[in-house]
Amino acid sequence: MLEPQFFAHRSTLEVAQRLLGMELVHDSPEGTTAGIIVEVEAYMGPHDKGAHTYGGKVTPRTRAMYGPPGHAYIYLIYGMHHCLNVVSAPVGAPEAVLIRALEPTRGIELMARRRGLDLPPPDGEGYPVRWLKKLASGPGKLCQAMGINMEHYGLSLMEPPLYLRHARDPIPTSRVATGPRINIPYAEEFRDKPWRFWIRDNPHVSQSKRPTG
DNA sequence: GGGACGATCGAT
DNA sequence: TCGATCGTCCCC
Repeated sequence: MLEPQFFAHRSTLEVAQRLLGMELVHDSPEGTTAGIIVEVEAYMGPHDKGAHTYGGKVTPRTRAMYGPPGHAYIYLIYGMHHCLNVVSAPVGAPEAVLIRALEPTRGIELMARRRGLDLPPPDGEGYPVRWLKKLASGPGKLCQAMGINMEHYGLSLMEPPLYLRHARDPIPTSRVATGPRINIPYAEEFRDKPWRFWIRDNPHVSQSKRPTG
């Protein structure tokens, strides 16, 4: 299980890269689901024109971003989809890391059910990647698959029911790719900051990826 | 009270 | 390329 120390003396950009390869777990009444984080984006506080906290605005929605690191900042986008962020900086510094894609590891059937997808025909070696990548290869999709919603707003991600854990060795820098963040055309000079990170060649990274950086 | 808009997704 | 769908935020 992740500890508060993880965030100490570590910048948001470092936190973002370190989250790659970690497992996000949700113990819910319906069952447990989990996945390895394979894609993230960093949102860098009051100066970042792509961030909800640009200008240092404090609103009911963004309140959690000003809270302690390791807690969940969740918002509803387009009236339909939830997105999960890990607050990444000390109290008062509204920085966070958006979780953009997971590689499903546990509770595949439950994830499929939540996503409204039919299970593929039985296969000797588990489910084909072509099908698994439909489950959580995007920030809205992963929240739906994991059963994450506003009930989890502000909760610690360092203890059940929704938590992060070290499931593998850290992803070496050589396997981390970087590039501009997705869908922030209004962010002006921050639009092309290379603050999106993903595990190179991982098939579960969301679509619309741009060339490696 | 009103209106514009969005850190998305999936069908066309 | 475009529509869904509604909470948030800002302005009146």
